[in-house]
Amino acid sequence: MSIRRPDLAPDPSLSRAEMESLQREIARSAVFTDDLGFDPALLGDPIARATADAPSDPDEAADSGDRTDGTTPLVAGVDQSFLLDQDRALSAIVVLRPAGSEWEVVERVHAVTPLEIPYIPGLLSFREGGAILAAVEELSADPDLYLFDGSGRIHFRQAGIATHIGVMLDAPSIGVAKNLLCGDPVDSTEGLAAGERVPIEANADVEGPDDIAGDETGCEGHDAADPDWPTIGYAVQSKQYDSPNRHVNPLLVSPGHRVSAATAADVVLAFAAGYKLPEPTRLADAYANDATKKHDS
DNA sequence: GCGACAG
DNA sequence: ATCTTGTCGC
Repeated sequence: MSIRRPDLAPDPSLSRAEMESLQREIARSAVFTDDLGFDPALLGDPIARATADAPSDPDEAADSGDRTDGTTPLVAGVDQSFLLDQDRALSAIVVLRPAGSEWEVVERVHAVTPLEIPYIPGLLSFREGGAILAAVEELSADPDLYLFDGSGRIHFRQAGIATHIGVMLDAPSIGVAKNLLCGDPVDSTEGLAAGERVPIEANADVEGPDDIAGDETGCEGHDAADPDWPTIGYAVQSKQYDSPNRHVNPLLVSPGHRVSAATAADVVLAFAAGYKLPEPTRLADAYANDATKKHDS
């Protein structure tokens, strides 16, 4: 849980333009392909996990991406809540380890920090990032993967809160949002069955990580003449009702850092436990809420 | 000026 | 995100 890039800290005292250029730098440092350091299949498949838990050959285990200590990957869920006075944010982190067909809570930490700036769409990490980093400092575990409440690559500058913190920690990270910030679903996202997904592709609202420099033409980075919009995330149906009357909206999942969009969606589905939110984020949300109540009382 | 957007 | 009761539909 060491901070590898303190130079990229979400300083709330920066000007808006400085925040945005920092996000462009973060997007250039971000890796939107799989570089997890472990096999993500270990998260979803109890059988693959059981096999990996008792590797016949140590070298084989290393090749398959097993942790050096032979344990299964640690996955952290991160979520924020706000104190009653509205002046402070509370960030909660719950660390899970796959155990059998369920998960074991390895650690829970939280931190409270003052809120410096209001919520501005696109600049969420500058409002909540300080609290998250304070909570990360409290961790004694070293998670292999982080799930954040909010967007990652689905962001105007492809540097949402999951990307910002993931790059700072140089840890694999995923953004799990309940609403779409930008980008376009390639198909309707209504009436999806549990387990289904629809790609979200970039549009003109999303700057490309390449020519993010000085484009005054308004096409903001992508070649409007030859639109080759990349898939920046997925609408993921983590839960659905059977009857036609009641329905659940899909989650909007995107890579934070060192994860592809497809794997990010796979991971979220692997942590679906009958609730809309994946277990790490759901437990972090619950923990944040009752920690907030205790602080208020 | 209007649009328009995570938590 | 947060302030809030009941209420409709699983």
